[in-house]
Amino acid sequence: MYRSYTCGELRTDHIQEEVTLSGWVQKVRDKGFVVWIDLRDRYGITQLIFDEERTSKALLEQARAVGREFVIQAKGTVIERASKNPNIPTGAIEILVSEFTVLNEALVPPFTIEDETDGGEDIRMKYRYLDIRRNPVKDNLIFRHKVAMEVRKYLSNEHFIEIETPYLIKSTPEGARDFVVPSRMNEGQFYALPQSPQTFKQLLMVGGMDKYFQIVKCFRDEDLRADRQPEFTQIDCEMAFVEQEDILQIFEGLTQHLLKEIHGVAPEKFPRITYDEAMQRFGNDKPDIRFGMEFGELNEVAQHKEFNVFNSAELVVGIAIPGAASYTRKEIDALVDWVRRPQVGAKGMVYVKCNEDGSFKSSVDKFYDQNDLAKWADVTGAKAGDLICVLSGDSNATRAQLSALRMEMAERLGLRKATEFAPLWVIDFPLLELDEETGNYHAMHHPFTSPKPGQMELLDTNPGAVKANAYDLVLNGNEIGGGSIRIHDKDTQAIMFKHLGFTPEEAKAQFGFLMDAFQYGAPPHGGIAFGLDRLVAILGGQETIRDFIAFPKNNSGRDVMIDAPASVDEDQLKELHLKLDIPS
RNA sequence: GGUCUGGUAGUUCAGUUGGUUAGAAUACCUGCCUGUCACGCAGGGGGUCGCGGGUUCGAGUCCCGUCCAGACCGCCA
Repeated sequence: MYRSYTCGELRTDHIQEEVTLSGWVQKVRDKGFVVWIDLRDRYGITQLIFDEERTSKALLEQARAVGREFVIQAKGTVIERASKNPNIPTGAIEILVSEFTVLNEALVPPFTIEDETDGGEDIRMKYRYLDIRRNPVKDNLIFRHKVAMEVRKYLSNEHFIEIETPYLIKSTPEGARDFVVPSRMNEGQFYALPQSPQTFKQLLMVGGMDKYFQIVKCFRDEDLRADRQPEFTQIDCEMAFVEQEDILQIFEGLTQHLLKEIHGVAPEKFPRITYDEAMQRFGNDKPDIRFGMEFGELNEVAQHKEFNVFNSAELVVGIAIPGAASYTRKEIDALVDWVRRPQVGAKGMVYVKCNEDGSFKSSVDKFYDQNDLAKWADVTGAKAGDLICVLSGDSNATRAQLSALRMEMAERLGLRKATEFAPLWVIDFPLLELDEETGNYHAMHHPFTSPKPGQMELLDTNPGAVKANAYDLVLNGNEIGGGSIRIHDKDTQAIMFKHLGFTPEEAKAQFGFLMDAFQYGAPPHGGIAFGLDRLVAILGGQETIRDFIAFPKNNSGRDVMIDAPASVDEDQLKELHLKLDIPS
């Protein structure tokens, strides 16, 4: 028997008991007459004691010889400590060791295995198995497990069935790039890893499994971010015989369940705003509503004066930054530089200081008097002491720029509190989105999304205006879930494919199986998918999903621990009938 | 594909205007220490300054290229 207790559970009740513990050496403290070893496992730390009076000389020397992270087993008696440590749960007791075995030696680890490690990101990823021994990472993984369990519990109670779908499927041109897998048995042909189990879950609806879910890996071969990995986990859900309202109810319930179980609180009812309203009020389809700074459109009050920058702009829009009127010229200049960075891309920024005495001081005083500026303050909701920041230009770009500024200022002002949770639904998304480069429309959500009732005719006349039965669940400025009511008849689906630029032949080749299925009694259905990694990170009050994934990839899609991806040998390529053509 | 930031001891970092033998903390090793728990004290070892080229009497420092890492833009139906 390696252990009779873990390193986290012994208390004063156990005094006099003979116990066996196994774990890793956190720390050896050699005081000369006495040696202490902190023994660590997943559950905690227990102090072992060896001393000159009660321990044999050989055993004492053995204890002195162990190093950090050695795996050891110790047998001994639980005794009360002479000086207790109130900071740890096992701090009142220690183990007077009588038998002691080194189960495995360890090299000196490249960074300290402590909560506040001295190791940087890079080295921790290379030795991720050591990083996982640290409490912050370990606790995140346990936290993720808890969230996943609560998801399963809730959905299971709601009579959802978890069903696995295949990972080796077929590549499709729409959407993200696919990861492809060559097929040895089918010369020259490739599987693709799923970007999501979308078509399979719809086929499960045709199959009569009217409430399906799956916690499932998805794969997208696109560039990475702090909140984006090439392989990630979704809570994928689909229901038959439902309307949008049914889905919002069930998954608002899921989110409330999670917030209650994890944080003990949840809003009674989530706000719902349309996509158009979100863009207008926040310049963003995933607004963070934990704070204000809503957009004020200034076209009416700022145009038709002498200031040509505004007169020629499609949109003039501003936000009031609380308490920022006290910014110095230098600080405001830095802000202007910030919005002019290529990542944001504004041409410039107009500002108005709302002074405490009710007067205004702006960068455009030449063109606007106090009355004009008072109107700006009214529209943006600025109070005395606030700084109004105004951007102008093309509507879409300007909204995006001001949204970036709004988020940045909220971050700087500490308004994005990690312990506060503000979920909302964004509904009525556009069905199609114009690709600026090609001039073609593509599906904003995916090509299986149904248009709002009565809008099919609009597809021909004004495709960009067609609204979809599509919705996102947004939490603290992050899209944590998105879904739609699907098309469930062959004709509508065919019309959709046509508008997305598919010929009937292409549609049949790529999605014939789905259209066929629709001819055999497909029920009305719809669903939603949550990004589990992101959801867990946000519930845990963090924004980097890597910290909640046991073995994540780095910025360039590499696993630096196992050093993947890597080349394969010539024989493997031959077997797959592949030839590399890499320009040198 | 692009923008920005960084790369110096095992690790995290400092290194001034280009100037002697490249420092600190921590980790590691040795010794001491009668209750430690971030133990303490004394001593010690440890460097391809990412890599390649250039400027210069002289480069960790300046210039060019390149690789790696991180954040972001494009991209992510």
